[in-house]
Amino acid sequence: MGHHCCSKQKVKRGLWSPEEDEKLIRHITSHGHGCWSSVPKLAGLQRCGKSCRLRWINYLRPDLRRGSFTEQEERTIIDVHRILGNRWAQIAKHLPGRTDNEVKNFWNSCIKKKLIAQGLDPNTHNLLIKNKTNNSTKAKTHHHQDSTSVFTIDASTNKEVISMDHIKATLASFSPFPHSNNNTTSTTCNYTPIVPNIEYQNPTFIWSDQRNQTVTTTSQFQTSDINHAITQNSMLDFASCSLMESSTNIRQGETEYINENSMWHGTGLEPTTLNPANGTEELMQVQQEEQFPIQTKFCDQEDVYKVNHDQTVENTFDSSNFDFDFVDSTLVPCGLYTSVNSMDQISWDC
DNA sequence: AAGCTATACAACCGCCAATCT
DNA sequence: CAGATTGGCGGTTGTATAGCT
Repeated sequence: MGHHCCSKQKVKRGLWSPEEDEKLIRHITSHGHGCWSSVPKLAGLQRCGKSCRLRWINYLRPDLRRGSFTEQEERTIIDVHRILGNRWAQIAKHLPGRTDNEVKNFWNSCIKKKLIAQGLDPNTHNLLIKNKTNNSTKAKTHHHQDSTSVFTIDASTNKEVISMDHIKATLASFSPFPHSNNNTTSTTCNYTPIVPNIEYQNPTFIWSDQRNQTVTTTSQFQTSDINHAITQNSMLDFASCSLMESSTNIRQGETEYINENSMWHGTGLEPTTLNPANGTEELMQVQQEEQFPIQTKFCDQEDVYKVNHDQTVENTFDSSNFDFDFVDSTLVPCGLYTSVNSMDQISWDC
């Protein structure tokens, strides 16, 4: 069954001949492609416009980079895939000269197998054993309106909102404290991670639990990803109610890194309080009633959040730079998804 | 050398959203 | 405003080729 543009005409299918390639190249280099549906006729090809477009984009474009993928490219694909999932077009944007089709093929034929061989789920980048227990149904969740998503759309405000319940439920599962609905505290918490002595190995980096050890990925991110990375840190730190300003290893104008350490601030949390007298951290008494911080600041460069529990709070992100899919796809693999029951929400314009 | 299998990758299919008429 | 068209995307299939028996 053909596409709309070629359903009425007799079109050739299958591999392109060198003659066809030449016709297409000659036409596009001299006239541009314009409307793709008119290209076959103008170029003298018995192909549909869609086929011409695909051939040009995936094979004939002069700025394409042919040949095998380098190790650096492979690392980049894995790193970005971990964040974005199967969004091949987005991933390909991080690899100049590579097409989404090429990246997709490389992933399916090569990287996927490597990850599986290393005991990692290629969808979630988690250990396969762990994933089995969690069931893989959420592995491919990258659409923020998915039923498993932490995000919902507030019909009255048309705002995309994240349920505080999601975060609380997640924290409750991690936190050593019993959950409380008492919201009256003004204590500012700073959770310090205490995690078991386990290393999660991944082809491109090692997530280490050892405190004070900086482990970064080595893939290069484009400027647009700075916001992503900041968001990632913000959301994860938010989830753990921490003030981990230092968790972001991102510098504009240089090679940017995502500090995967911040991921760990959502697990195995040991709460500390900030002593206002001397500014030092003090370990909270475990038997003390657990409180969610009524005021928690998140300092990511110029983005500062003030979160009041049980209130809707708007952040200061430029919405045009905020990638909800990204956040969702980041939170979901981190286990930040629970049933949808949003009483407490953080929301922002979308 | 022939047949079979695995692999890589080019191309197609179907869907969706944006745009056009 | 509705239907048609188009461009873009991800999933899947088809095919050439290399490697093995």
